[in-house]
Amino acid sequence: MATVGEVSESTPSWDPYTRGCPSRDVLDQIGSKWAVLVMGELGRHGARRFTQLRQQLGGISEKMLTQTLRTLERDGLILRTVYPEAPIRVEYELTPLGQTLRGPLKALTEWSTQHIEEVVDARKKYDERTEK
Amino acid sequence: MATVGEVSESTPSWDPYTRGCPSRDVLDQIGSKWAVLVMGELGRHGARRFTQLRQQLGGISEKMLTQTLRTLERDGLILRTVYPEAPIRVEYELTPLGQTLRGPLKALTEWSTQHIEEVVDARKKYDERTEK
DNA sequence: CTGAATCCGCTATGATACTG
DNA sequence: CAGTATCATAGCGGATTCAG
Repeated sequence: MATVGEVSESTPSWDPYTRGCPSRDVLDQIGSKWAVLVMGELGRHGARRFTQLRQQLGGISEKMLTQTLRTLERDGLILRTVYPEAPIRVEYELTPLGQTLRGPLKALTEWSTQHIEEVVDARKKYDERTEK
Repeated sequence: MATVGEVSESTPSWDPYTRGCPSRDVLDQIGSKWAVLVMGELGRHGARRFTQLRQQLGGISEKMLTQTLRTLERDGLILRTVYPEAPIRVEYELTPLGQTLRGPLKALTEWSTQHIEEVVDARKKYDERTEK
């Protein structure tokens, strides 16, 4: 994911859309496959545990889940709480900042569900038109 | 990018959020780095040519640009028009369907610009808290 | 239970050269 | 100009193993 925002006609020597633009990094991250799913899951429910997420996300490896959670935590989007019980329990939930992202994310996913048929249709036509 | 939409508590055996769900494919694509930039560029201007895009996107390789454009075209989001002049001219522009995506995309990118400082700040604190 | 660490194949991406 | 073809490479992401 990356910024779609305003880019001036006069492209600056330091292009804000390639490297070095922070907002690009963020969107690349939250736009990644698992990050969206994790955010979505934590958005719908209040707090989830590691294994709980792992199961409900269906198919994510421990490595990727950990990696995704760490990055989101670092970005201040989710909160990680450790309960030193036995066995240990760790819960993840959206931070206030993370909450503000729910809207934009929802807009995009709703678009996908609303227009998916048109896209599938377009693909079909494109393929027919092409592969012969 | 992936669907953040409604997932039921009772995860079905065929998990709509992993593989096989069309809307996931779409979001993964339009959420990709270059796709967002291309859509943004074509959204702000009416129509752009290949080289024009290549320059304004700053740093994209010909291969990636072609690939991105092809996929977006296949998904029915952009229109590709060839003018058989000499030298040849090809223009790309958003389709009506592509236009409907501008809003959601804008919401996300605006979020990133509005909250980028909080994120950067969170990262800084996380790093300080961690690396020692 | 939660996750860190490691190995590793595969794909995505980029640089380059070539074509219509 | 607008690509295609080829090759090289980094890093994603998965499987497995180990640890607190």
